[in-house]
Amino acid sequence: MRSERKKQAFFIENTMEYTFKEIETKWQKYWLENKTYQVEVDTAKPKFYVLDMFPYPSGAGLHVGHPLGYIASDIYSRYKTLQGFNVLHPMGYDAYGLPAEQYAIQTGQHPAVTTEKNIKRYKEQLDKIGFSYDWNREIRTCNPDYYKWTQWAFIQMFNHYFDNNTEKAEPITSLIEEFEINGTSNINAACTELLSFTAKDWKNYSEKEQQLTLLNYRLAYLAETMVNWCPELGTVLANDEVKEGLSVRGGFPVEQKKMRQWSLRVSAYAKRLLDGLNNLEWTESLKEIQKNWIGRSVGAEVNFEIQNSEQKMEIFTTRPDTIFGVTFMVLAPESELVQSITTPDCKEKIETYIEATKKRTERERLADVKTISGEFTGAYAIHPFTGEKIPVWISDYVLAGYGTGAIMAVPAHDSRDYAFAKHFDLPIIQVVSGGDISEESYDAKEGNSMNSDFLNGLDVKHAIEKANEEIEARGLGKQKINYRLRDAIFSRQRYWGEPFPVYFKDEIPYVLEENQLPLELPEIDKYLPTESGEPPLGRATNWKTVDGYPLELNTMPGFAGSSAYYLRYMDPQNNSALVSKEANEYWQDVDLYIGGTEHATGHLIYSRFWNKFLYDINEVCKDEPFKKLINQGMIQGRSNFVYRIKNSNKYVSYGLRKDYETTPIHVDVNIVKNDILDTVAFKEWRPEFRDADFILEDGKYHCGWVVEKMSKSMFNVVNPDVIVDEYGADTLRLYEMFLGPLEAHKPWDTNGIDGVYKFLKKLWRLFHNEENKFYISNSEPTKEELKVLHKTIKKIQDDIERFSFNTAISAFMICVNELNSLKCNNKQVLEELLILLAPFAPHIAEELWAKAGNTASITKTKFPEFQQRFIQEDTHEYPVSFNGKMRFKLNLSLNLSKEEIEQAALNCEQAQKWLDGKNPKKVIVVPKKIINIVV
RNA sequence: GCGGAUGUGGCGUAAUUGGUAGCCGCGCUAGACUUAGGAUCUAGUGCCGUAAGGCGUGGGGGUUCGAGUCCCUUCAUCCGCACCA
Repeated sequence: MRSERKKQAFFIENTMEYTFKEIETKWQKYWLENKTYQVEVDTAKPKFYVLDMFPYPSGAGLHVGHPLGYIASDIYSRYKTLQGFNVLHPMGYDAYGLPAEQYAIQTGQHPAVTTEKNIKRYKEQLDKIGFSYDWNREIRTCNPDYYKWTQWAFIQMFNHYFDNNTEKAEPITSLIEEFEINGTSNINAACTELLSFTAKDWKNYSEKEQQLTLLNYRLAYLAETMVNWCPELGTVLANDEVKEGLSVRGGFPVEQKKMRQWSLRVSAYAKRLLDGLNNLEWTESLKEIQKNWIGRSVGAEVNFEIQNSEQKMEIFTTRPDTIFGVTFMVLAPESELVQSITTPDCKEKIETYIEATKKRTERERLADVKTISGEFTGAYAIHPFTGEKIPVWISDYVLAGYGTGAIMAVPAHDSRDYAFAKHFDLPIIQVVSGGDISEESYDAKEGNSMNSDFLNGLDVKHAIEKANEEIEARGLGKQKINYRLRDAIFSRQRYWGEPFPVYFKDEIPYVLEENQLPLELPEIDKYLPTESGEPPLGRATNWKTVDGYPLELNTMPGFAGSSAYYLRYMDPQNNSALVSKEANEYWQDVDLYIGGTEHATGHLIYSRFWNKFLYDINEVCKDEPFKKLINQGMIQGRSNFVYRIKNSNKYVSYGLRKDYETTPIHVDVNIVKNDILDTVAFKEWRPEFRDADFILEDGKYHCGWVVEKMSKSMFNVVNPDVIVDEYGADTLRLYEMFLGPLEAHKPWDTNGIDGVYKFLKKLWRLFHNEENKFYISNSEPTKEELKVLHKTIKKIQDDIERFSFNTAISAFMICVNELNSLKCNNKQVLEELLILLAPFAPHIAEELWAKAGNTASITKTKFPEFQQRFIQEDTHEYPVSFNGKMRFKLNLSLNLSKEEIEQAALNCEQAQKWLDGKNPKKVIVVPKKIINIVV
């Protein structure tokens, strides 16, 4: 795109000194041939595990935003290696997923083929950047050797249940034993539905009944549940895959549907998932997102009797102190109780209401929160304390899936109940002092109980305690902690995913034996559902066990393969275990995990759950997988615009556009440099611009710009290998880090890249004389040189340890500038500087290191040791302030006492002007910091 | 609505414990070298002002000898959650 002449000039100039292309190819080849980054278990060394969230290999390839986190983790890995740690730093691919399958549907191309092609492209792009990955450990989730262990884990979950007493997973066989002896009487297990049967009942159950009962307890279970059904994608989705009623992938509408689907009993681990967060070094915001998602609330479960009925209505409330303010009850429309308590005269209206609710999609329900709807069942509950009759309503503002699917409505102190009461003209009784009930509900947990019998006068906190005591004392209910976290829907009606190791006998699911794994994904003719509406696997011929039982037709969701991949890296070729005991006990857990915040409620919950389960069954030694986690910020796009004058093919430069009526048009950022348009390239860009005319400003066309999402349609996508071609990998690495703090979102703006490129050239020149001959001296370093070096060592070490890479780059620039002015070409100083720089810019560091006469790779050396004595000062340049405003500087010895400093400051010549003959009111002296004179 | 984060030159940013606001880089200005420059080097560059000096970290208030940093309040932007009882 650039004109030939310019390209050539660039090339010639580069071959003359810092030839990054040659250098980078050379060292990448060296690292590969010498297996520089291969690691093995080595008990003589401390371990350190640095992990990147592995990518989904999309067809678009990597853009410049992807490597940001990878570069940061690579710097940290290389640093830790230089510190003497045995660093595990692997990479792989999250290879199953929808895009490849959607593409397969359109083109007939097998998703495995597309995926393979995309992975190849990713690998090439990654390799050009010079990462220190141990590629021997590469994994792909779609590889049978890998997904064997995903299937294996599923089988383990199927064969375990969660015991609420031991708070861990236990074998389903011990549950069976218990059923045989005592039935359910001593059982306290996480389950879909609370069951009650005797040992005798159990023994009388048929095989089918027993198996159905066990599904109620298994951690991986098949059940009729409300699922998020996405018709457009033809599959169900987990809660984290739905946002505002739309699928996260594709943005298609999602509706609620009752279906028989596989789920993982993640909710059983809610407490442990929440408590576990406390010991993790994650950002507060990320922990907060997970806390909200898990959603713990403390309250009470209370039973209300129903008039003329044997049935009881169980509600959950966090405000038992307001129980005397109950004026009506509300059931979720889906609640089973609705059918049995509705009186005959209300039946019709209730049915109509339920039907209407069913028809609405999740999105519709969310969209009009304002519309209040509900219907009276005709039934009355009895207030447990007052004995009064309370009408029972149904409404879709009560959710079936949370708590007990029923509430006691206290309109005076809950805004939703208030709105409902106002709408249907139901009574409102204030039971907590404060607020104005005639205007709105008073939801705050402040004030004293009133109109509340034995609670009167107590503040909210004590009233809750007292109410709970009474509820328990009278056998009305018990205190309860509820969680918002739901079980994860685990089936997908799609092709490109892990097959379930499950077959059906008499419609009951059974799992395969471990030695039958992996159950490989079969070939099919089309990647579409069957004519009868079964998932794509329904097209597979002979999709059954050796005994002829049909195999499960669903496949596993995207998060299945990514839930334990960090364990597999520890021992990726193991054929007899997910990870050997030896490898797991050595590598333990991930010390540093870097990735995007978009996985906060998906992958990062599922893998914690998965890991905790494996911990329970003694497969891994750590309860939490990711000790420290950093979310790298998103790299946004920075779009450029040209301004077309209306009804013409003429384009006016940014500064002059106000004089014309113009339309801004996105222009490919790859033909713009420092916001100056390459007009020749622009004309060649697209046919309609071939005859474009320009109105220039001082001979140049200046473009406008704006920050927006990086996407093809905005022509602002920048590809890392374009940057590598033009500036080299080391420049790309440094520049991505120089852009700003790792965790901040920032636009990719190529404008500043010349700065870091110049820095590398300056560094190069430190090692070379005027004729570009390598030239360094063996003499003793000077005091100044050592001071610059050690100042830098300290700064770089501190910065790396707090992941402040942008300031580290700036420190390198300062160091090189200073050594440059000192005309330093001292071997000892320059070599230590190279080691500091090696984690950031490994290629140039290796090259200069080798040129300086070292035969081993710079990655095998030791990080320099900071020595305080080299930066020791005996004077300090004090800023002297008057009334807090800095006026001048004064160089004073550090040996002076406070009084001596004060005198020196007051008596110096410059001070007289500011004192203006007056006596200072006060003088503040902070040794080695500042002098402030108050006048 | 609830929760979290951010706000500093023309631009990206820095200031780790309350102690010189603007480091480093881009851009810009002037100069040197050069057939040439998108190379390199030198000097300058927060704003207003010829200067002395004044003003400056989204706005307002406070604590302090001293505030980008602490407290109160307010505005803007972004993100997360959202009938969760």
